[in-house]
This record gives sequence, C-alpha cells and structure tokens, in this order.
Amino acid sequence: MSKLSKRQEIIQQAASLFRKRGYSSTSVRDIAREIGMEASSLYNHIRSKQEILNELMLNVAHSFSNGMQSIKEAPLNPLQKLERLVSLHVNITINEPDAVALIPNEWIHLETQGIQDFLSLRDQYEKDFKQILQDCLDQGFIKPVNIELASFSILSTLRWLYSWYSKNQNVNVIELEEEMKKCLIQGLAK
Amino acid sequence: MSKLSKRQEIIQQAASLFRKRGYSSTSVRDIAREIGMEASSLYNHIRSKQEILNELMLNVAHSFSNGMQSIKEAPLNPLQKLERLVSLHVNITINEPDAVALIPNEWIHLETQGIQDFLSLRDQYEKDFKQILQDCLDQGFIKPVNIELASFSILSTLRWLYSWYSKNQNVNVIELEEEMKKCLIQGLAK
DNA sequence: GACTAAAACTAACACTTGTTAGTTACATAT
DNA sequence: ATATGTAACTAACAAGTGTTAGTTTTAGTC
Repeated sequence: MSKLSKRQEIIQQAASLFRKRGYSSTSVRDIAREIGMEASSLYNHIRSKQEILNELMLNVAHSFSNGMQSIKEAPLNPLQKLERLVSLHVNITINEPDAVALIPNEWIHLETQGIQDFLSLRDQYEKDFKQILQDCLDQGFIKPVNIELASFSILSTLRWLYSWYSKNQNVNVIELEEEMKKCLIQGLAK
Repeated sequence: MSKLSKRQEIIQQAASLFRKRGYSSTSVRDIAREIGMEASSLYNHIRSKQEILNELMLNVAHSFSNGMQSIKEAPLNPLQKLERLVSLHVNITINEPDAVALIPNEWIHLETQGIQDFLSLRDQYEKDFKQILQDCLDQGFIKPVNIELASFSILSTLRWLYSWYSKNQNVNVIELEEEMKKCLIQGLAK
C-alpha cells in the first residue's frame, strides 16, 4: 500500500486540477479544498503555487529527456529508435497523464528560470527527434519526405496522445504501442 | 485600407493576448491597455470578457463546420475530400492563426451555452472527418489502418499546424498544402 | 453655435487571488 | 508527564479581478 507524502498528494491533485481548468484558473484554495485542508496549510509543504507547476513540468520534461538519452545511446538502427520513441511517449503518457497533459500549453505560466529550463529541454528533445528521423532517411529506412514536417506531425500526434488515452483507457498498452507505430511509422517506411 | 470596427479591433487584440497568455491570465485591463483605452470603455463595445471568447471560438468553429459541409457535398472521391480537408485547415490557420490557436485548450473557459455549442460542433466535425477516412478505406483508396487512430493522428497534426506556421511564416502556402498532403495522406495511400 | 448620440473617462463595487503571521492541535521521543 | 517539531488552523494583507454607475469628451447634423 503506497502512501504518498502530503507534498506528493498536493502536487498530484494540483496536476489534475491544472489539467481540467488550467493553471491560472486553479486557485490554491481549490487545491486545498480537494485535499481537505485550508489553503494556508499547503504552505507547510510547498513554497508557492508556482513551485508546484515547476516541479510538475520539469519532472515530466526530464522523463522525456532521459528516455531520449537512453534511446540515442542504444545499439539500434534509427528505425528501431523511432519505434522506441513511440513506446517512450506511450509509457510516460500512461504513467502520468495529468502532467503530460500540461506540456503543450501550461508551460507559458512558468516563470523565468523554469521556463528557460523547460524550453531548453524541449528544444533539445525536438532536435534529437529530428536527427533520428534524418538518420532514418539517410540510411534509406524511410521514403524521401520533408523532415521538418514529418517530425512535427509525429510529435503532434504523440503530444496529444493523452487526450486520446483519456477517452480510451480500456485499450491494451502493448496494442496501443503497436497501432501507433503502424500508424506513424509504417506510412513512412519504404 | 480596411478600417476595423472598434469591436473587431478589441476582439482581435484579445485573441492575440489569449493566445500568448491564455484566457484566464488575460485581464480586461490588459486588453484595454493594448488598444489604448480604459478597461471600462471596452464595455461600450462588448458585453463581457466571456462574450469575446465566445465570439472567437464559435466563429472559428463555424468556419471549420461550414468548410466541412462544402467538402462533404462536393462531387469528389473520398481521397480528394481528404486533400480538401487539409487545404481547409491550412487556409483557416493562415487567415486567423490566433483564433485557431485557441481551439485546442481555451474552450474549457467557455461557459454553459458556448461550451455546449462548441463541443457539439467539434464532435460533429470529428465524426464527419472519420467518416471520410472510413470511405477512403471502404473504397480502397488507403491501406488498412485503424480509423480511430489515423484520424486522431491527422487531426492532431492539423490542430497544431498554427504553432508550426508561427515559426515558418515565410513558407509558401501552396507548397505547405502540398507538403502536408504528402506527409499526412501519402503515407496512407495505397 | 446648439443638439444628440457614441464612446471615452473617473471612481468605485464586491469578490478573489497568493501569501504571511501568529496560534493551536497532534504525534513522537524522552 | 514533558518537551519538541510538524502540520493544521484563523485572520488578515495587498493587489488584482470583471463589471457598473455616473460624468465628460468627442464627432457629426441641423
């Protein structure tokens, strides 16, 4: 029986509310009410509302970065790496759907340091992603295609996966991964 | 020299701010400052902040619905209709990028009537989209593929097109359309 | 120049926001 | 039982929110 620390409970509840209503429309009183305490009591566990968002966004961003790092270093051909990237997205999305749901938009509410770190991780991730796709092209694994647009397209789908998953939670994870790979990569493959 | 009505100027500026900071983090005073008047003066032109969001979101939603209606009725085969849908998204995105950028997330801030209308338009649109993809499959225009996932994937890319466009505004529209079609449809085509 | 309607202004409202200060309850170790 | 540190509480703050009322300015018509 895993007992979350109060801090973690707060952060998780906040994630759920941020997802539903957005960071800005969620007050610390909303978060406190959900947990069953007064707003001011939250401050025994967190430093600020902003800190919650920061922790959420940077944790999930690091999950993606670390996953990318592993995949880059793995002894696989680029097409296999691409498939691994799909798995990475599916897994992180299923494990922390609320935090993942914040990625596309809520980063705008991060403040100076946090926003810098987040965007720098995101940019590096996209760069790595494109490189792997480019390697696929160079080594003849996929048809000639505009790399910019293709990577944009695949990443768009993967980023929105959380919304699809929230409507189809019954789906088998392995199956989902396979279908995603078929859908996103097979169309490109030679 | 097209002179926008004050009301339209307000709504356009609001769209730009809503996009940058989100509906909730944009105050009516922010909007007023951008236009160069006092917050209270806005109310000579609009009924409420909510009305602005409502008009923005439902206008753009109707643009998509109307476009879909035309395409459905056009004397084309389903694959051609799919291509037309890509054009539709590219064109609306380029014409009103700010309003389009609000679609994925800001609808959560619509209120009772508006949110109902918006979601009903969106659901119908997705249903029509899937049907056209299904027709492609039934008539043998595309490879066998999970329709749910394929339409989700294509729509994800088209929904996020605005963010890609904001970074690549120099691109030729016709070229963009062609590349999108190649990227999204050609992978599926038999 | 006087009249009128539209659209700007100032001032204020009731309410919500994130956060802090100060205090009390509670659990654990001695 | 006593002491101690953690975590809850109440109360309040300064700032910001959308919106309204009432007034003045502006622009066009007779």
